[in-house]
Amino acid sequence: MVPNQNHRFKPRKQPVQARSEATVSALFEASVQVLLAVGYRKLTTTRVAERAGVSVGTLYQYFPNRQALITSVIERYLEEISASVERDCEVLNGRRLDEIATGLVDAFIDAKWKRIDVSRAMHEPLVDVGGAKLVRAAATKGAGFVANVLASCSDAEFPDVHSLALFVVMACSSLLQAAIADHAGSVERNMLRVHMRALVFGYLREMRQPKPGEMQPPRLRRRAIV
Amino acid sequence: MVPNQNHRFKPRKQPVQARSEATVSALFEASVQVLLAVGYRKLTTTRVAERAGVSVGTLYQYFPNRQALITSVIERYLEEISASVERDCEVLNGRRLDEIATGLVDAFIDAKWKRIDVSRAMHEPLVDVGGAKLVRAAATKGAGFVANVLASCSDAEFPDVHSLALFVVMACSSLLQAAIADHAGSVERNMLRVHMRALVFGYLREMRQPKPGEMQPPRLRRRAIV
DNA sequence: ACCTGAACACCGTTCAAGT
DNA sequence: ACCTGAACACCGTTCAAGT
Repeated sequence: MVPNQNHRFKPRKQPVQARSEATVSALFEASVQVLLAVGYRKLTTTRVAERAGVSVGTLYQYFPNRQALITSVIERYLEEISASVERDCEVLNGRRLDEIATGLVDAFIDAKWKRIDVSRAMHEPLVDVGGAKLVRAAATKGAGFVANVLASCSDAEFPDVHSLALFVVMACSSLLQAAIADHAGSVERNMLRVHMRALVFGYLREMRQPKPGEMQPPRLRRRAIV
Repeated sequence: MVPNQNHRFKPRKQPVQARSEATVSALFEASVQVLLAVGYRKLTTTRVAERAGVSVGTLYQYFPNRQALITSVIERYLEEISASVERDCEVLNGRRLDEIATGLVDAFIDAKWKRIDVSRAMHEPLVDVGGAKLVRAAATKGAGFVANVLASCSDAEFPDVHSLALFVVMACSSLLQAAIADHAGSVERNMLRVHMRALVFGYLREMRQPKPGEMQPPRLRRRAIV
């Protein structure tokens, strides 16, 4: 009666996976659509399943709970952002500090604004799901990339590029998140660009290793830390 | 039968208000306690009412829904933070830029860290409730204060102090929010302090109005904005 | 292997009834 | 004027039954 003993060890997954992968993809897309359509608060598992053309039970076959579904959706989104930023950063290798600071900020802003509606809609679920860890993970990965760019800077040297990079990435992403969550229309986007460029450039200039013999502009005194 | 026509216009609110104010206070405190004890996800209206020693129905007599309750709690929290920052900033009037930048950052960090558990616990509800508006409101108010400090700076002048102040406040609060939501123990607090001081100082230096005849260090070129 | 959908527990919110 | 708590609607999650 058992057709093939083997099926327990090497089940014919090909068609099986194809079906289930299609289902999972549908669930992802449905999640984003529902999120955009009715907002996070009204995003119910039933609604997502419905939109994906399956029943709730099926959803729970692939995700242990609502949070896990949302977490996956967010991970995808963060990967898109990271990839976009990294792509834009490649041209910055070996450039001057001002070019790097400007390019970095622009890369972030462009990445977030490419799908501004999604970026905005993603904020709530991101936090609800404990996204700090996910963001930190994505930021750490992205920071590796940024660190290389910093190390390649033609007119400045930095101690501990990795810490600086991580801080820059965290600052950019948290600031953008806040600005986008607010309501920042495209009116404010260019303001944000100008200010963030100065922020990152000013920070990196402040943190750079002074070249021997260089005329020193006033630097920030390291005051006692309580 | 009607004891006093007047009561419709001037009801004896004194004892009445005293009772209800006590109830409202109890609900606020209970909310924070429940939040700290079981987290936002498990903060149910029944649980809050229970902890406050009243029934759910009573809670709904004072707050139209769960969100309104949480919003009020958050408003209180934001006011505390603002007040703390403002208090710490008063001594910065007329100081040098480096002192102002350092003092500002320290004021923020200290305010958030005073009740770090509350700050951390407050992040989720803040976002869930659409706190961007509340934060923006608090930030705008705080920015007025910071703008005055900037205007009083003894060794630098700024164009449009108000914009700069708002940006600094937003940057500080969003960065701290992200760092705290993450898990930043006290280990990371001093790192954060150092980096944030450089961030704010570097930004403000970059944005200041150059004094006539001053030796200009390289400034950020204003590049074309896409 | 994958899907279905009725059923259950739980939570926000209401409202008729109390003091 | 203020409080109570059972009742209702809705949502996340499960699971026995299908193909």
